[in-house]
Amino acid sequence: MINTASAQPVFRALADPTRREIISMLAVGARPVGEITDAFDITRPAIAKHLRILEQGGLITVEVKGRERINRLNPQALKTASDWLNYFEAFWDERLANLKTVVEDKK
Amino acid sequence: MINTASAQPVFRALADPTRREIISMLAVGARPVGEITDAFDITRPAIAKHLRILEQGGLITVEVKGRERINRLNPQALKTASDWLNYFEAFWDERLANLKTVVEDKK
DNA sequence: ATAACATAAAACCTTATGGTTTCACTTTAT
DNA sequence: ATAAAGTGAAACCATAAGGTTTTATGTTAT
Repeated sequence: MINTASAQPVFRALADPTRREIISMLAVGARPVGEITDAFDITRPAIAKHLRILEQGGLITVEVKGRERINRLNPQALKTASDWLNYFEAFWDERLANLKTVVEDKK
Repeated sequence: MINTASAQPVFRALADPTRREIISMLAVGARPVGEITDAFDITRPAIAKHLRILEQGGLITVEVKGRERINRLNPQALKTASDWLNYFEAFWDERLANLKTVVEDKK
């Protein structure tokens, strides 16, 4: 299975609702800090902090373009979290299958 | 897409490494609080708090059995998080496909 | 050259989080 | 009946997290 420790920066980044909304926004297209800030009711420094955490989790990449910082979603990083989760979904399916087998056997 | 707000208790529960380890442990089989505690270096009340948060996120269900509380994984709840993530994986695949198309067109 | 822009960085504040210790309460075993 | 086991709950503590305001810095436009 996926290592719990290595998944930490990703799950940490995903834990905050504002950060998840930023991810949604960046899915539509890359954006500079100010433009992202406009969509929220919090200050730019607060957004900048969220972006840093997203970057640490590998969820976004930043391209410095003159005085702007273009933030771009890196959806591949979401796979780390997805893989971790999917392991258990598989597990669940297996259990369902086993349960079904037991039920079938009782017939 | 999956609502960001409704996903909050799940993502919050997943954010802590101890809680993710508890999930891994419960995937093997349901366990009472004390047995879970034995596997960690923290106190029982700390584990109990983690279990409460997992319960709030719908990730476990608790069956009170005499003086014991049996904690059982509810892997279906992981689907909430998984669905949220998969939306973006699909998005990424689409972009990859588009990019590929552009590249193909240039030939 | 200078003003406006986009942003980072630092200092600070409040609340949430993860942990502990202590105490109380049921349930089971003797 | 009494002791032990399994747990919850409360009080408390230190640190992390999310936010703000203020100050500084490099970049673009006039």
